Amino acid sequence: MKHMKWRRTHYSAEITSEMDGEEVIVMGWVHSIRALGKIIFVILRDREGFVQIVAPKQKVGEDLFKQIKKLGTEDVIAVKGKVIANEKAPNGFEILPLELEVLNTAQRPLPLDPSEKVPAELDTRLENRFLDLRRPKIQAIFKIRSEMLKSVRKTLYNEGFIEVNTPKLVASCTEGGTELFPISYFEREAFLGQSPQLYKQMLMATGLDRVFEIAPIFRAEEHNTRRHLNEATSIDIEMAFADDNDAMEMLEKVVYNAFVDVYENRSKEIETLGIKFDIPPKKFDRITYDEAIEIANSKGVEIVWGQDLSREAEKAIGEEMGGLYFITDWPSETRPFYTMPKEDNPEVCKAFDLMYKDLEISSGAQRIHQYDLLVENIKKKGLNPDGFTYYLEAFKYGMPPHAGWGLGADRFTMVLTQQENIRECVLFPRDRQRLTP
RNA sequence: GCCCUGGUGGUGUAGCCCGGCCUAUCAUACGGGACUGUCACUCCCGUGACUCGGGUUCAAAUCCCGGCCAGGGCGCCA
Repeated sequence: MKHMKWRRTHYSAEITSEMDGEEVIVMGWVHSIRALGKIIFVILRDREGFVQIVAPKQKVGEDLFKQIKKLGTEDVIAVKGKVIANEKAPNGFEILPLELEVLNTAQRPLPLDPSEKVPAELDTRLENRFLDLRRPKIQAIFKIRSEMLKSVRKTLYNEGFIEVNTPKLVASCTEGGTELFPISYFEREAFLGQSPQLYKQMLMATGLDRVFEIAPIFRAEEHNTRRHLNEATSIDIEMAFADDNDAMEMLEKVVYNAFVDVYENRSKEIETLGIKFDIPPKKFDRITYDEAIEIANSKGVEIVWGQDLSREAEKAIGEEMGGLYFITDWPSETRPFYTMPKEDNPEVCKAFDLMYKDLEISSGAQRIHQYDLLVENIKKKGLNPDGFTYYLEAFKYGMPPHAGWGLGADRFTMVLTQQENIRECVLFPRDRQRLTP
């Protein structure tokens, strides 16, 4: 409507009944209005919670009373008022308004109900995501996601990692594997990056030693599941002078610390979500691919050695293992060309997946650092080394042994917030059909 | 991409199997009114919908075919 006269002095959650008599300015949305004749109760919602504004006609005066009576749900308001301790009010206090400023009004009816009296379907919610995100339960997911990202950064900085940014506009399309999104790059064709893999490996040849990147990855697969998106956020690390075991230990630290930080700093959001939140052990169980197959077989799920695990197999194994666990020692043929084979048996490689029940949340490996072996492996996968020239050059002039992993930020958020659909954990998800909002 | 299920006011639903008393249920939201302690306030009045295209039939929200979209499952997924 007009420019703001005031600035917020307190979020709703910062006010207590001990502040009785104090003057405060709160700002937020009209969550609900209960008008009963000569007294009106307005629940104001802001990022941190709710606060009740009470307006008895006698005390607030004719004009202010009229102004409050005209308010509608989801109007944006600023209220200057006095904190009143009152046992009848929610949380033991309420605000008696002295002055009200309507900062903006909301059209009605709303496309969905932020007060959650009537549920809305996921599709409706995503179509109106800004309104959906006004709901405390939905905000809780993203506050936890933020806490997780903060924690991951903290752990990695503490462990001597350097945060980097690699290109998302890439030229290569010769790698095989996942489909890429083609884009036009002036007179040439280019692609959106599907992984920072090759770049973070090249950085191992620079002496930066430990790098990480938290960035989007793009995959043009027409998948249609609860755990895939076409744009995802990947937490990627690469560490030099390290092997697969070092990488797994780093992953344990990162994941464990994130659980602890979310538990300690976001207890309110955990409660809002109504989930049971358990901190995992510091060390996660480890089983080999062969052992995983045995578990699947014992539950009647057949897998041929050398194949990736089917959903059915993942579910069977997840049911047996529960929680977080590694699957190690994968057949080399199931893994990308840069994965280091085992010295004693090159049919098996130094790769690992980190699973949460039946959901893969991270995969990593020790990488090949020898030029000749790498070229040989590229050929073995049916790829052309000429397409990797820029990458292979980095292996010619002193590449240290190295290892790393990629952890899906969206999937990790699913685990932390116990969501069943990855779309719940992304603000504006991009899937096969959704390109807006 | 395949399979299953579904699409009814702003939102969420009942009705569909077994076509016709559907002038389509209920809740909530929304508009108007009454009410001084609500907290899913209560009460009264009102507005508002059958996914699209084709077919069967005297008659279609309801049966059939196709499209689009959604949810779930699978596949795909360095």
